[in-house]
Amino acid sequence: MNDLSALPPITLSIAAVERDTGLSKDTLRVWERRYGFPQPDRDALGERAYPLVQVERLRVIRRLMDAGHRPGKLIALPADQLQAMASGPGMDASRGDDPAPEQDELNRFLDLVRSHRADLLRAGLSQAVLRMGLEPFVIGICAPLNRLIGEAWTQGRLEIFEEHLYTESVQVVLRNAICSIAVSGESPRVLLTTFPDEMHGLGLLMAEALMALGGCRCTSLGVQTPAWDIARAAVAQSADIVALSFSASLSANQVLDGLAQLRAQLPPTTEIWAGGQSPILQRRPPAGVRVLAGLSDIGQALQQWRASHPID
Amino acid sequence: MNDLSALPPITLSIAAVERDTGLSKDTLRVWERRYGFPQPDRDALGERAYPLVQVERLRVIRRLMDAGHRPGKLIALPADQLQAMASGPGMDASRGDDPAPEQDELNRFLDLVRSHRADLLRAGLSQAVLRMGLEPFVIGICAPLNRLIGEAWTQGRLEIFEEHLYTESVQVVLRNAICSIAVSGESPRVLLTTFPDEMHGLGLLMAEALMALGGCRCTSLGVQTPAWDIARAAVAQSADIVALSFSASLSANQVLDGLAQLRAQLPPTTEIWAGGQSPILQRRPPAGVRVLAGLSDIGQALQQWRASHPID
DNA sequence: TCAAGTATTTGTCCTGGACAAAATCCGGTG
DNA sequence: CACCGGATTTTGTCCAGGACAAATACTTGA
Repeated sequence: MNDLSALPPITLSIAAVERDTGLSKDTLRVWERRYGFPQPDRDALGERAYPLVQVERLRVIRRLMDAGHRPGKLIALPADQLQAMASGPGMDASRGDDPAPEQDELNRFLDLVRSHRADLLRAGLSQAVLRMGLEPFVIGICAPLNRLIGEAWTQGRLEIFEEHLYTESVQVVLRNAICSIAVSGESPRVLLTTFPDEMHGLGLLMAEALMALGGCRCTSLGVQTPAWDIARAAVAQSADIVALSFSASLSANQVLDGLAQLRAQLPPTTEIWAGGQSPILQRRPPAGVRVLAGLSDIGQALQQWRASHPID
Repeated sequence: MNDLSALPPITLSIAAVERDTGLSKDTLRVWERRYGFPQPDRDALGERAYPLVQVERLRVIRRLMDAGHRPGKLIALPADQLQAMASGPGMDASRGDDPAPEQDELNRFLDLVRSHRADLLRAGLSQAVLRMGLEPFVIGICAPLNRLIGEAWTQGRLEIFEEHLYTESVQVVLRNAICSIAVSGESPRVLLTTFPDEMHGLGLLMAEALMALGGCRCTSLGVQTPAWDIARAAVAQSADIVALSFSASLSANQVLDGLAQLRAQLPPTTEIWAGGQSPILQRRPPAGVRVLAGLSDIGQALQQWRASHPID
């Protein structure tokens, strides 16, 4: 293949670029054919050899695509303008939800992430949980912080590993908190998970925390469960509610098809609750699914469920 | 779209098969051309549609290949003989680790998974940790149980959601245990993570548990960190050791290229430790990387590291 | 028994064509 | 003006079948 080990590689193979950028080999080749970029050198064997500078640019393009831009436009742009966009403001449509009196605190946490103080971050978060209580923490700190981190990442102000560090820390804190909730309630039984290709599990964890607090009997399957298997699991556990979390990364069809399939396979008495950042949920809410606009709706939804399901 | 959307799909697309078997699209196509298997149907569009039976068989073949067999031979074999090999002895290179006096206990846990008693499973695991201590638990229960579950899954004796249920439960127990280890040690600093496309995080968590026990200062990035970002993180944290976990799902090239790239980007004083089920690690250990054959090697490796790095 | 050379097996890459799903644009209607 | 259905562009994935080097198995001679 190529001896990357001997020298710092000046070029990468197409497989390596696929790995590094997340763009498939097919996509890389078709971009080259259509747009003339990237335009890799060829090694002695005639295989593509991507210079680092092109890979770097591909990474930037990929980032902007994740934020909603289209590749055709981006590739036509000159390098400096790309950079400007990548670090520019207002990339996502996050509306000013709360005037955030905790803005200071959020920024403190963000700074901890940026300076890689995972230990301090974790300690700070745990402390916040104890100080405010879990529910206000999840709604007032965790969720806004997620958004802040996401924004910083799409703007290139945060490295991937810093985002990983953050995710890991929050996860530990939340899991810990969930564990320490006494298993009081017995109903409703809630099954939590996400669809395949969904990479983000924090939303799920936040939902689990709130539902556990609300006295639910929660079972989480973690991320990436195929719809068919979710249905099997729900039946096996005789779940009252199947709760699904969606980030913006899933395509509209994946969301809608999956929900339709799930709805068809579940007994009608089992409710489906869907929440998360995916815009399609608001725009075209699927039939037979309860869409929760935000984490703060969970409490109310639970109340309603309980009202219509008197304890047998 | 299609009227079948309500039913579990009886066939899978080539991309789905790639995901499920770990065999690349190219490989699947070239096998079909050369050996006549798999021989997928074609959908209305002329695209390959793999029946579940064939995918199942591909999984078995993949598994036997990981154990050292060659695809050409395996594909020629009749179905029953394949099955016999797969469940036959000597499949996994189970070194004489333990003659398994805990076999009973393992089977009890497996039964809990099969009967979906997540609560009992979790309780049982926690109890085992307390009874045996974390290290014996990880090495004697957790790792063998993982293998058992994996085997059951590849042989179709376990549903996907049951595997998810198991993973989630173990994760909770391990994370909990890790949290409660007092942060005593300061060196070495260890950065833990996995390469992209690596779905399995349990190996990582087990390693983290043992290293934390061994007095390391652990930082985990979770799963799926690109090599380039691992290097950045290691430098930022001034890590002494980068520990990577590999399941069998990654292709040989992903493993080797990634490790080579990482090695090239890390300062020479930073060690790379690689462990996990990926067979390529044993067969062709990459230069500049310390390969750990099993979890039980971690302790010894740490001792050696400490011996050659007297406290400054 | 082992070493070195030859043959076979196997995975990945290549080109260039095709097409549907998604996104965007556009004209008409309430 | 807002909104909706259809036409149009954009974009990713799939396909076929050829090529070749790296890995592995086999053969031969000492």
